[in-house]
This record gives sequence, structure tokens and C-alpha cells, in this order.
Amino acid sequence: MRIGCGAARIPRPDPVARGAHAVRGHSVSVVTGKRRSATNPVTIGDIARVAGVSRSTVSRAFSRPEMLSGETVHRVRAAADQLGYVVNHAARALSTGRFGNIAVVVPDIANPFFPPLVRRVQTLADQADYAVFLGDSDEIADREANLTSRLSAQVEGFVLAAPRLDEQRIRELDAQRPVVLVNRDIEGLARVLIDPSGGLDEAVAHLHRLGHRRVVYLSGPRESWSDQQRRAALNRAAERVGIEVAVQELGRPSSTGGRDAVGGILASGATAVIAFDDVVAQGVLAGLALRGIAVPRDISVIGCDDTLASGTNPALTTISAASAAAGEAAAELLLARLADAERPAERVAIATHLVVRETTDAARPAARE
Amino acid sequence: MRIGCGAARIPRPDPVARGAHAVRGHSVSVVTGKRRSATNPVTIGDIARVAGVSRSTVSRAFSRPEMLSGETVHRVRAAADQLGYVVNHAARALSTGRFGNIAVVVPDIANPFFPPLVRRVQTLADQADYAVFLGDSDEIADREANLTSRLSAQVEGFVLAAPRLDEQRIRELDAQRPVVLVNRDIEGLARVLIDPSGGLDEAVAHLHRLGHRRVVYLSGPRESWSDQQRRAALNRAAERVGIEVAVQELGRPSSTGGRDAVGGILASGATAVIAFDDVVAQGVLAGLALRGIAVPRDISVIGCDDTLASGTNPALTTISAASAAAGEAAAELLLARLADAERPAERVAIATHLVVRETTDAARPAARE
DNA sequence: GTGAAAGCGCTAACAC
DNA sequence: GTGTTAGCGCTTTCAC
Repeated sequence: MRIGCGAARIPRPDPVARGAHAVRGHSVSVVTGKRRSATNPVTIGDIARVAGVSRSTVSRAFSRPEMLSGETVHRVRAAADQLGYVVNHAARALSTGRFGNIAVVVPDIANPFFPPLVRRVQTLADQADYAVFLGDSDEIADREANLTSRLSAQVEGFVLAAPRLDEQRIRELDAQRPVVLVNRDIEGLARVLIDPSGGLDEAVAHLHRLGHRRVVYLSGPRESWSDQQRRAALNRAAERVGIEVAVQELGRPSSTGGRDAVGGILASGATAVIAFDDVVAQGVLAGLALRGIAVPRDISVIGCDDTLASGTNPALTTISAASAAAGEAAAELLLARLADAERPAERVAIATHLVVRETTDAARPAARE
Repeated sequence: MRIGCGAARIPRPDPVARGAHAVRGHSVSVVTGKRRSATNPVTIGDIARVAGVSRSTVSRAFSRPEMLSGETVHRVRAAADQLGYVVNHAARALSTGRFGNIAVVVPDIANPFFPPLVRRVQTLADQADYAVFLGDSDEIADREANLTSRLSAQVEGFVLAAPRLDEQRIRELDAQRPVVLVNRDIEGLARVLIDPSGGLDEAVAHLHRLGHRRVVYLSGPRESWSDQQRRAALNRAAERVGIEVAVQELGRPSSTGGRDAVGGILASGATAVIAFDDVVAQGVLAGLALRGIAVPRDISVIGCDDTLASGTNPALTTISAASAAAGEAAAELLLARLADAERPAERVAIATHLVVRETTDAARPAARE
């Protein structure tokens, strides 16, 4: 048994002994008799002891070094480095309310629209010393609600990308923690909106010029703001030039969904397809290929989001969406808001345009006309 | 001044008055007069007051309801629901050491190999009531180190996917918190390994059968275990059948990297290309198309990971990698470990095979031979 | 410039 | 079965 450790409670025998045994309340094999703290391997108290100062001083050395003598700061920092200290944000948050965490919630991280967005958010957050939680709602509003409420006690703010939640719940969340929306337009909230109308106007004009008079729109999820915008913008543009639009409901955007929609597309008699996104469009391409229907000879296909680059077969004409740019704008909005609570909730709009691929133009006068 | 509140310290006057003042230390514009607690809007103490029980009882009603009378549990839960209570995991962690968080760290979330993996991890974690942090190291070992150390005080464990960190630092991390590796083989650590040899054997046999005798391998990042494995497995298989392999170093896998490699590929005189992953292979396809070189007539291309489905042009022959399956296995390993600390670190292997696309077989006898 | 003490929200020995 | 008390790691008045 060790003797002579005068401290009121012996915090931690020594670096080696530390880290060896179980958690409070559990009787784990006590053979070694060692145990590390519930959370941090090295705490402010450890540093205080080594540096010969109080815990407050150590704390200040990190958060308000200007309050301390340079000498002290240096000594504390040295001790911290030596011990390998890393701040416990959770504990800090308990007293400051600042977690140093934000959350990004998406409907489906496997949908190629979102990874570039998430990546930008993560990068900017990291630069501002925030860590990021990722929530994947699987396109389900209630799961999104669970995620956000679960997370709200650990984050300072949210980026909700294409949220499926109803407006009411989003407003409630925003009342708790600052929220930045991507592709969802709620008055008074910070939001980044990708406006599809520019790209769709061009797409419709393009199709019209090529002789198409009837197109089918393969929709996205009902809850999707983007889908609503695209639908509306398409109808407006089509009406203007005298093109007829038939909508085919698809729900969750997926390649198989697009493939399975081919039957309906052909039955509709349309000569061109505009898909909710590139993933769906790619499925359509695959489905058409299976039936031996040639694109663009027999039918034209246009996607949205420009997520598949020129990788499809044939290379897909699409409408740009700039998801990374949206992620960047969202992160900036949120971080600025966290840095300055008084900042008003801004609204950022991102324009789109038609991207016609060089290799093959998916839009052509339909042979069946 | 309020009198008669016998408690040693007055916790909080009442629900309305609460939230009425500024953040500790900050003098915020008090016009609205509203302000919530540093972290949670409603705490265990609030519930205790409403339900007329002690805070411990409230706590127990959630963590160990079987200790309490059904009546009490019910009353507490009712009060909690009414107030809209959500547990503060950070505070809980401070006393239990259990955060209810895990972290997934990837080199590049925009690389299509990772989203399905991350998604599976997130889904399984969610089911076990864990929230997940996402770290994107941008392929940089030091950033990965920062992320993991930053996060280690808020998570119970890590999934490190294709980590770029050196073995030593990974071991140190694992000593702090359980780590599960994906595509990195470190003895004694839990890991999920996708074994490329099956698929590469098939690919090489396939190419050999078609008459190819010289292939170029477009490598991945040096730090990548997967790349090392693929390189080695390819060399073994090639040697066996008498095919010559030229390696072209590429670093970070990207479509543009693949496209820019085309010059070197052509100069090498090889008749087939095996790329580190599908993204690179797609870039090669694009680069070849730009030069008017036909695949598979003039040269054959095979990818890895099967991340682009049949969306490339022409549809890409590739080697399966099952990133979702890897994510699932990794999550299971980690969650099992968290539920039972005594569990040994397992090693899971995932086999691969060659996926020859229906539309067009990218491997053919080279015309230039 | 630095230390003592209280407290963030929660859990867990230890009474009763 | 339930309340009391102490304490997780950190910050922050308030003294000195």
C-alpha cells in the first residue's frame, strides 16, 4: 500500500498505475487495482499539480492567457504538453454552454449530393475548432426529430440539409439552437437555397428547341423542398414554351427507382425525361439500356445536381447544383451566427444552369415523334 | 429579494423566471429578458420539482426504473414528457464515463467508398442509442490525429476507416478508447479487412485469358493499407500467370488523377489498366475518351470497390468491395465491445470478387498487341 | 496575477 | 423505495 500521498483525496497515483481499472460502480476484476478517470486521462488538476499552480490558473492559461503572467502560462502549457492534456469539451460545456460541436443532418449520406456538402461543413467547422456530429435521417421525418432532439444537448447549432421535418418542429429547434437550413425555405430562419429555375429554364428551352413537346418529370420525395421547387419551376418553364409535363411520383431517389420507372415513362408517350436527380436519371439510363432503347436517339434524359460528373453512360446532361458551395455557405452562416448571436438570419441563394455534356447530348428530337 | 426559500442554494425560482438572465459572464442585451440554462432547457431538477420527488429518483426513473415503484416511475415520466425533457448526455458522461457517442473517421467522405460505410455505422449506432461524430481527415495523418484526440474526450469508441495514422498512434488511441479499424491490419486490434486478393486473382486470370500480358496499376495513397494489399495481391497473381505489372503512383484517388494518368499509361505500352478504385478508373475512362481511344477495343480498364454501379461509360468491370458490409461489421464490433469490455478484439475478413458488367466487358485482347 | 469555492446536469454510494 | 451527499472536469465570480 502506498503511503504519504498527503492530498485530501488521492487523485491518481501515477501515470503508469492510471488507466488500469474499471468504472465507478462496477466491480471489475480489481487485480490491477488501477482505474482511470471516468472521462479524461489527464485533467486540469493533474496539470495544476505538476505546474504547482491552482486549477483556476490552469484553466485560465488556456482560455484567458492574457490574464496571467507569461511565465505562468508557459509553465502550465509545458506541463500540459508533457502530460498530453486535451481539453474535455463536454465538461467545459457544462459550465459555459459552449460545446464546440455542431451537427449536420442529412436525409441520406449515400446520396451523392450530400457528401461534398458535409465535407465542406466539416472542414470549415474544423478550422473554427468545432467537431461535427453526422445525422442520417434515412428520409424519415421522425428519425430526424429524434436525431435533432438527441443532439441538441451536445451541439451549439445545426445544419439541416434538405430536412424532412415539418416547419413547426424546425422552428422549435431553432428556438433552442441556431439552425441553418439547406434547400428548405422557412421565413425568418437562416437558409441556403439552390434555385433550380435557371437550370430548368435552360433545360426546357433546350428540349423545346430540339423538338420535344412532351416530357415526364420523375419526382423526388414529397417532403422535399427541392422537389417542390423543381416541379414548380419546370411547370412554369414548360407552360411558357408550350411543353406538356407529366409527373411520375417516385419518392426516395434511387437508381432502382429510376430503372423501374422506365415502363411508365414509355407508356406516357413522352420523348424526354427530367429526373429529380442524377441518381434517378442514371437508373433511367440503365433501365432504358436493358430494354434496348437508345439515348438520345429514342428518348432524351436530363438529370439534376451534377453529382455523377461525366461518368454515366451516355454522359448525362444535367442541372448544376453545387452541393459543396451550399455546404460552405451553410457552415459560414452557422459559424458566424455562433460567433455573434446578434447576427440576423440570412438567406443565401445559389443559381443553377444547364450542364450539357460534351460526349453526347442527351437531348435530341425524339425518333418516335 | 426573495425570502423563505429554505434551500441552501436556490436552484431556479420557477419555469417562467428561468431563462430570464444572461449567460454567466456575458452581459447580453436583456431587452427580451429571456435566457435558458447554459445547456439544457429543462433539467432533472425541474422534473423533480414538478413530480415532487428528489433528483436521484428522477435519474433512476430513466436509468434504473426497476428500482422504483411503478407509480413513481410513471409520475416522473409524465412530468418529463410534459416539460419536454431530453437527457443531457454530456453531463451524464461526466459522472459515468459513458458518452453515448462514437466517432467515425474517414480520409474523404466525398470518396464514394465511404458514404455507404458511414451510413451503416450511423444506422446501427442509432439503434443502440449512440450518436456519431464524423471526422474527415482529408487524407492527412496529422489531421486525423487532431480529430481523434479532440474527439476522444467525447466518444466511447472509434471506427477508423482506412486510417492514415501510423501504427503507434493508433495503438495509443486504442489504449484510451476502443478502436475498430477498417482496411488496416494491426495485430491485436479489432479490424475489418476487405481482402482484394480474390477479386484480383479473378481479374488477372480474366485479363490473361483475353490475351493481355502487360498491365499498369494506378496506385492509391502510400499510406493506404488497401493500396498496399492490392499492389501485393496483383503482383502475386500476375507473377503466377506471367503478366507484367507496371505501377504508376497516383496518391490521392480522384477522377482528375486518373484522367491525367492516361499519358503515362499509353507510354507504358500496357494493354490493360487496373485502377486503385472506381473513381480513378472513371477518370481514366474519361481521359481515354478525350483522346479518342476506345475501351475495350484499344485498351482495357478495371476498377476497384464497385462504387459507381453500372453508371460509367462504358460500364466498368470492377472488383467488389462491399463498403456497407464493412461498415456494418465495424459497427457491430465496436458496439459489442462497448457493451462488453472483456470482449476480445476480433478480426473480420471480407472477400472480394470480380464484377464483370453486362453492358460491355472492359477487358479484351488489346488491338495494339 | 493567483487561489478558493461554487456550480453546470447528472449519477451513484450510502443512509434511512 | 427514496432522499442525501459527493463528485465527474471545467469555468468563473470574488477575494486577496
